Amino acid sequence: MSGSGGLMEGNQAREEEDARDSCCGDEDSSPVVERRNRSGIISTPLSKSLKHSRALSQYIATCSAAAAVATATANASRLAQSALVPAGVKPNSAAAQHRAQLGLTKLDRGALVSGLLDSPSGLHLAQAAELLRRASMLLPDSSGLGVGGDVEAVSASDSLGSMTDFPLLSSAGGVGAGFPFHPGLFIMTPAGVFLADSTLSQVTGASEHRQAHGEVTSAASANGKKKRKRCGLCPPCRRRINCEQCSSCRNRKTGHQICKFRKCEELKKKPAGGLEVMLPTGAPFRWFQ
DNA sequence: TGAAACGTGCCA
DNA sequence: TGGCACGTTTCA
Repeated sequence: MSGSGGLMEGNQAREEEDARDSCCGDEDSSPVVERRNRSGIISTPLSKSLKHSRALSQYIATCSAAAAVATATANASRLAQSALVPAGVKPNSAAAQHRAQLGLTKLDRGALVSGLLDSPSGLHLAQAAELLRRASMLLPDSSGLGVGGDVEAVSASDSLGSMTDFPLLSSAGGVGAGFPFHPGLFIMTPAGVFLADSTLSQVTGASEHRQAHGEVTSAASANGKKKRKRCGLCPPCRRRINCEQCSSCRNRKTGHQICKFRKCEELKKKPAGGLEVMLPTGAPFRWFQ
């Protein structure tokens, strides 16, 4: 017990160091420092979606209690910007400049798409709806973006508002009333809520689409037999450094296990039996039994 | 019940 | 094809 306690303390200290690295680092001047374990193995993000470093604001979110929500919201706003430029179409100069100013890169977009789609816990349906609604609000007039401000202004409570905050989910505000995507374009899987194929084509670029499609189909064909993916949002998933002390790290070659402190919270849970979606209230909603 | 070992799917 | 990591089984 005492040993494990020391281990925990050590890892907490490492965790804090990790958090400092993520939260308070200099975004512009200091690139992501690759750490290597004793074997020389770089402790890189494990899933493909995590191999691309994310925007600093997303890591800053780890410092707050609303980390996951804030990240999803930020991602959504970027998704909205991405939606302004259809895949395969060269953006006009104004839009390109604006995106350049925002530091939006293809890499970043890939990360955001992964962040949205690689989440077994899922982007809640209501959240997804709200995020897309925001995207649609930006579509008619790209000159008045102000997205950056929107990202900063959105609070956790805002993105997790009540159902009345999502007019598209109600009969009054539904499809066509500022929301360009039909509800049927959402794919409900045990791994979460995704955008359908055609929708992804609109919202994301081709490469991101292929990646997302692969993950979607992977999740959709899960049937409870396929391996689940890391959510990428929980603290363990956000952790980028192996502790090198737990049994999983020590027995990496034979144990075939990820570091215990990086084990996804969602994967620790038993997979749900049916298609389940989290409601804004936090209660699970099962589509099929 | 948790840890360890092993099988195996997924991806580069 | 090899490495990584999730799922299952076994064991203390």
